[in-house]
Amino acid sequence: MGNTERKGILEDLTLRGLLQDSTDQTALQERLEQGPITLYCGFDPTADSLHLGHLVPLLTLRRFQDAGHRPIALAGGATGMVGDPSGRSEERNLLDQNELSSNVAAVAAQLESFLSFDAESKKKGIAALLVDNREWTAEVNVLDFLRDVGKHVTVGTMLSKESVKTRLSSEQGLSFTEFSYMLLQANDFFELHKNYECEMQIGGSDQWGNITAGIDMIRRRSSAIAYGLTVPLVTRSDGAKFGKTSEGTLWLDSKRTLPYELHQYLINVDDRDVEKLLLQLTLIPVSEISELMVDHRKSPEDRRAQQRLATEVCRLVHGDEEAEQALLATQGLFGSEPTSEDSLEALRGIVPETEVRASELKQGEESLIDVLVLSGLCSSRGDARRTIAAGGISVNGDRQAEDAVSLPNDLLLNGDYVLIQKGKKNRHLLVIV
RNA sequence: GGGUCGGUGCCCGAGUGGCCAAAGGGAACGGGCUGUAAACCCGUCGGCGUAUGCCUUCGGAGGUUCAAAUCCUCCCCGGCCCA
Repeated sequence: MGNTERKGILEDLTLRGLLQDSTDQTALQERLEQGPITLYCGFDPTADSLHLGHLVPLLTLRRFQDAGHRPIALAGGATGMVGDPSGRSEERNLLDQNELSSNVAAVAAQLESFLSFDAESKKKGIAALLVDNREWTAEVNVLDFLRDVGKHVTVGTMLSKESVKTRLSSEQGLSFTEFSYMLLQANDFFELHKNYECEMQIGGSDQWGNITAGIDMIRRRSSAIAYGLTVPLVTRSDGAKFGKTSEGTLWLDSKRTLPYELHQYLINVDDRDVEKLLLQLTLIPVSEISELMVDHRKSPEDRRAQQRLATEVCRLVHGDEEAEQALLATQGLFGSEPTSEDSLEALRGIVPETEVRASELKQGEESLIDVLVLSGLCSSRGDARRTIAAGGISVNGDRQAEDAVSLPNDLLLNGDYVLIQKGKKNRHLLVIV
């Protein structure tokens, strides 16, 4: 990692469309040229896994490290207790201590997998650091907090933040708890600056207000200059929320979202979005992406860009092996339908599955409907009937008649696995036990 | 604390005694076309199910009525204004 990379990071981020807001860019550029900078990004453990949307800031942290800077990933055990109002239209539900602690552990493990802590980076002084803001927040008492932290911030400043303004003018309002969130985050930055020489904070664009609050606090309390930078929120051209499917959020945890599902989601990305996503969600060099896009536009139907995006993101999140598996699954499922026992068995662990006891499948009765509901493919028996009637259900590749209610008898006699398909893209494996 | 407006299905939002499982839009889901696209077209979209049927739902609890999301009482939550 030479000086060149350190300098070029801002330019790279700009080319990738990852620079939403930042403090004085010239000053920041100069600072980056001087030598490695320590920067941090916080992730609140609102669930036991990060999701696809978190990937952008997290990878940005990684990009900085790759460019020769030192990243700190912060798991917000303390801030998670309070709830960040930024980018939210409603008050959050508070999490209890136990839940929070297990979430912190899970999130921390994920953060860890994206950054490098090894000896080599240690030698360069840019080994990543993982912290939990409970370390310095848990013990602080209210009076000290109000005096040491609250004293340095005026309510006017707090009120002028976009996140607060939005919520104040909404019907929902804003509790004092969430209003105070900004102070906690500002204090985090201050503490990291004091103890780890952290000079910069990055985050999603909704974090801008919180970040500048921290910068102000550092200036007031330490008379030091700190920097801030935000990355854009990922959006989709069709207006849908990025990273959400009908089944819910796309998680980074393979237990919550199978690599295959993640892969599928990315394969299906709109042409209009694919270049942006390649730039923002992968570490592929910008020039290579340009070439890939030229290639892609020659024959968009081949989805070369989407293919690359899917494997690349899967690789980052789950590793080479899982990415390979997801790819194979995709090819297998969307080539010819697998119906042999072996090929069905190969789908285990790739496609969502449900165990069903053979005795539970009332042969000749409504076993198909039962199974559709059981697998979660349909939300109710009525929904199942409607979907079948609309021609939306296939069993082992055979579309079912519109009045079908039970699984074909012969399938139950010989197989251990049954592949149920809803629509073109939803597959579920029944494991008969 | 006072006044006032509001809380409707996943979201927005109409409805202000029966014709309301509740308009309209969005999202979502299935089908068609296609590139496992987009756009577009068709269908569905509380549950049971197929019955001019029953059950559950319009912030919560009671009440009036043959009949309530709609009226009354109390309570909870939020906005705005006043104190």
